[in-house]
Amino acid sequence: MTASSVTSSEEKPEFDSWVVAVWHVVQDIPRGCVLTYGEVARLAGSGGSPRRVSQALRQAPRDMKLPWHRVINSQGRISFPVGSQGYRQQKTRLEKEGVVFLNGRTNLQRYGYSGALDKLFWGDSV
DNA sequence: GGGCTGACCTACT
DNA sequence: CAGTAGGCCAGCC
Repeated sequence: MTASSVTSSEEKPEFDSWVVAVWHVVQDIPRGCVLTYGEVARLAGSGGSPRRVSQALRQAPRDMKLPWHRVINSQGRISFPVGSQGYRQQKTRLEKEGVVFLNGRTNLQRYGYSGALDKLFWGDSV
């Protein structure tokens, strides 16, 4: 092991814990809902950036079956190149969960967390 | 040490 | 709505 990993054995609890927090947040996303990278980064805690969320999702093992497809960018669009494997899979999985795509775009106001709350208050008419 | 890249974000033009 | 600019953090050369 390197000296840097022991420099402060009990000072900073933030090693990869932030990445783990990201996984937890993503795992807690209800079915049929989506979350943006920025929101995930915020829910995971400070010290993280949306950019790290993407890397965390990429490094996440498949054993945990992380619902990475419920994470999209702030534009409500899939962050994969259109037509790519990831794009198709994410779109298919989301549609399977009830998320509707309009012109390759989702309604964050509806499928986001706040949107979910609105759904509980207003029903499907929104 | 510097420089570039990446499943990004916000704000402004 | 599209394009640009600045910021963000980790990994690789």
